[in-house]
Formats: sequence, structure tokens, C-alpha cells
Amino acid sequence: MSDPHDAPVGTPRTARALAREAITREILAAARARLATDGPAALSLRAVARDVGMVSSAVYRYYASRDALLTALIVECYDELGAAVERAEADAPRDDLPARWLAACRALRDWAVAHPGEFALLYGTPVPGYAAPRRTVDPATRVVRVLIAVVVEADARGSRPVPAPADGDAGDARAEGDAALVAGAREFAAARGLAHDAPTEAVVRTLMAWTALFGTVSFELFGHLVGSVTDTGRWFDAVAGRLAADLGIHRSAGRGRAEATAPSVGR
Amino acid sequence: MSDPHDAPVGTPRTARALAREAITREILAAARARLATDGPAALSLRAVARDVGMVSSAVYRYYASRDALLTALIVECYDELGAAVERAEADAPRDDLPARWLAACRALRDWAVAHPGEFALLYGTPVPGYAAPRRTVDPATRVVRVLIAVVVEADARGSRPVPAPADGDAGDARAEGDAALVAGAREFAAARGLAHDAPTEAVVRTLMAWTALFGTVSFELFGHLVGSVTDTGRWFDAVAGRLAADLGIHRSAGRGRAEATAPSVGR
DNA sequence: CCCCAGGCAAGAGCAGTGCTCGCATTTGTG
DNA sequence: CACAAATGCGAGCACTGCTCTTGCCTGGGG
Repeated sequence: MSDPHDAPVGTPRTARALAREAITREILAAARARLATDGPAALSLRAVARDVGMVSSAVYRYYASRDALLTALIVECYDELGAAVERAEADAPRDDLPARWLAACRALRDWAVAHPGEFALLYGTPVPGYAAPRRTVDPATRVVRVLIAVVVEADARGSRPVPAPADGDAGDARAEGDAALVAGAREFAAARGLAHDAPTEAVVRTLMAWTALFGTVSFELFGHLVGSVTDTGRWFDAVAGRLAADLGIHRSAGRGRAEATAPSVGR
Repeated sequence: MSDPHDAPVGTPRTARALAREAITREILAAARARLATDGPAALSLRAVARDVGMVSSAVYRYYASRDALLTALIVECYDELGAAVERAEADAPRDDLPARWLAACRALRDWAVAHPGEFALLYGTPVPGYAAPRRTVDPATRVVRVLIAVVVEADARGSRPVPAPADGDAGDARAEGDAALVAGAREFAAARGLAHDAPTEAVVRTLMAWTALFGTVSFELFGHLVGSVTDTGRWFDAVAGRLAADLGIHRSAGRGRAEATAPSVGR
């Protein structure tokens, strides 16, 4: 729009652009506050406007629509969650793979428990008319990228996940089919230069584990564990520990899963 | 309300009560249709009223609030899903445990794929102000009851799920802790006379598997598998098959997991 | 230092929502 | 058959997302 020739687009120089950016952030912050308290479905653009002392129509100067505001929120939350998981995993001792796995898993749950509304926005029922734009998919993959990195490293150290169930007569055909199953994920990874050479079974098992972790957190936050599991924190640790074992993540590398040592899951 | 002395409460005799019940069902059916097309968040009582040729306020003669209508929908959907899973499992040959497991799992996914709006209502983000009343929890457990029945039977036939990862020094303390983890679930089961004597690890693994199945379906329906997995049907089967193996569900009983035969997962 | 274009906020308005209340009308029961 | 209860309607309240017009007011080029 402005800056016809020289000014760098990413760096607003004029006072007006500065103010604009500040207000844009203020609106986003107010929206996050509402999101945290009321949940995504109840996120009202008018209420956000009131919180920042504006009339609703004024907000449209900064976000084209409710969906645009939603997209900004989604990207911010994916990045926050991804950063939390990355940091937790990075802080664990490098040679203790189970600890790294558990740290990443716990960071996921801790963030979700601390931000249930945001979690619901990211992983709950999609907003009816809303379709997530492309720029959300990359931040969305940060968590699973951490997980697969740990699994791939465990694999490189000689561990192997629980083998895929052999299929009666045609075992090899099955193995090929499995590779095709996760071809999309592998392509995606290769496109940004990570773990494109991971064994198929490791990819499959990691995707399964990620799904199970999500399911566990989702059940806890959405109330499907009420009455069955009381200590949800310990329950989550138990799940994460078993998943690690199924993935062949052991403390000492180079062993089979039978005689290997499992992560310590005390809290 | 009426029937002060003799008429059975559950069996309306008067024509008026008959008509009332019919209209009540008609409203519920219209709401389900809207739910299927627009999703739970967009479920509008006014739109439902229009569909049945009423004005919105008239609906309140039959359902006290939108939440009451929601509750009726939830119960109906839980029952429909539960019945579908029960039927599928019952139709599989009794001695083929993997087939029974896979049939139950597929019935779950098939129903969810056929009814994404309903699935979102049951397992997606809870409606903001809404708190599910007690009478929804029993129908909600029908699916997991089928799953645990299969696992318990496999256990009785001598199979064992993948063992829990031993915890370094204090293995027994861990085992006791695990039992406490799922004490709620066991209590719940005991209260209605089912599987109260199932081994702790079987209960834990079943709950984990149920969570993983939910997560898989949820990821598929909510678009978190786009780009990673293309053939979601085969992916689901692969997940269900691996979960069965982890649960110790094999075709021939009494074997260890290493030399056992796995389910055939061709589609 | 001036001045005005353009960014910006306000407000009215539209179509929709859940829900309440008073009134008329039907209905079928005793 | 008469009367009360059950029922449907419509207006109205407070709210939502979003559009469009109006007018202020200020940033920054001349």
C-alpha cells in the first residue's frame, strides 16, 4: 500500500505505522484473554472491541474479519505451544532419550492444561465457516517434529519400536503399503529437510503416539475422563511412558525392548 | 404432570400426549439434520423451529432451552454410536478376537465419518455454557465397554498385553500406582457388574487404545491429518491393528505376542 | 509553519441468535 | 357442551458479525 519505493516492508518507520502495529497487538492480546476465559466459540469480536475501548466496527480496520483474527490467534498459539515443547525437550539431558520424550510430552500437556481455551481453538471442533489458511500448517507441525526427532535419534542408536503386526500371508506387501500410508508425512518432512530417511515403522508409530497424546489431553480437558481417571497428571505420564516403550525409546541404546530400562515416571 | 392416579407414566394414553411426543421427536429429528449439515456450533434453535414450521418461541414448549435440546441430541447420538459398535462387534465370529476388535473400531470410525457433526457434538469442544447432565454418561460409555470386553476375553484366553515399562528400582510400587490410576474406571464398571476383575494393565491399555482411536478419528475429521496421511481409512486400520497387537489380541489364544498371528487388515 | 489528504473511530443499520412474556386460539377432556 | 389446559404466535430484549456513511484529527509533505 504505502512505502512505494525504498522503506523495508517489514519495518514500519512512520509513527502511524508504529501505532497501528501496537493497536493490532493490543487487539490480539485482548482476544487471547477472552479466549482463555470464555473459549473459542464464545469469542466475540464486539466484546474484544469493548475490552480495548473501541467500537466493534473500528476493529475491522485491523482485522478484516473474525476469521482473520482467529487465524492470527491460531498462529500465535501454535507457535507458543511449539516453542514450549521445543524448549522442554532441549532442556533435557541429550543422552537421556526417555527424559527428552517425557519432557516434550509433559510440556504439551502442561501448556494445554494452562490454556484450555487455546487448546480447544487449535485442536477442538473447527469453527463452522472457518478454513485454516496455509500459513497455519507450518507452526502446527512444531510439536510432532520434536517427537519424531527423539524417535529418530532412538532409532539411530539401535533401538527399534514394537514391530508392526505381520499380516498372515502377505507380510511384505503390508510393509510397502505402510510406507505409502505415511508418504505424505515423509514428503512434508523432506520439503524442509528433516528426518526424511526415518524408517517407516518409526514414522507410523510416532504419528500414532502423537495422536494418542493429543487424545489423552483432549479427553482430560473435554471431560471424558471424569469418573474414570482422577489423577490425570499421573495418568498422562503413564500413557507417555508406555508410548515411549512402544517407540523403542530406552535409556541405554542398542538393546531390544525386552531387557531395556524404561523412563522413570514419578512426579 | 397429568395422569394423577392410574395411567402408566411411561405410556402416554391421551391423544394430546401422543401428539406432543410426536412433535418432540420431530423437533429432535430436525435438529439432527441441521447438526449433520452445519455442525454443533451453528445449531440454531430458530432454524430448527423454521424447519418444523414453527416460530422459535413455540419450540420452548417442548425443550426448555437450547441446552436441553442439546442434551437430547447427545444422548441419542451416544446411543446410536454405541449401538453401531455393539452390533458390529457382535456380528463378528466369536472366536476371532482380532476380527471383533477391528469390527468395533471400524464401526466407530464409520459412524464418525458418516456423522461428523454428531461426532463433533459428542467428542469435540464442549459448548461454552453447557454442562452435560448425568444421564449422558451411561450412553457415553457403551463404546469403551465393547472394547474392554474384547480385551478381557483375550486376556482370559491367556494373551497378555505389552507389559508396562518397569520403573528402574521400584517396580512393584509402580504397579500399585497404576491400579490406583484406573480405580475410578474399575469402580464404574463394578457398579454395573462388568469386568471388575480385569487386570490393571489390560484396563490401562484399553483406555489408552480407546483414547488413541478417538484421537485418530478426531485428527481425521478435524483436518489434522491433511498432508500427512491421504488414505485415512487404511491409516485407521493400521492404527487399530497395532493397538490390537499391543493389547495382546491375537487370533489364536494362549500365545505370547512374538509368535502370534495378527489381524488381517486389508480393505 | 501550514494545511489537507488519508487514516481512523463512531454510529446507524441489517440479518441473525437465545430467550421471555402476554395474548389468542385451538383442542379434547371430563 | 363448556371450560381449562395446552399450544402457537408475535413482539421485544440483548446480543452477535459485518457493512457503510460520516466526520474528526493528525501525520508529515511542501
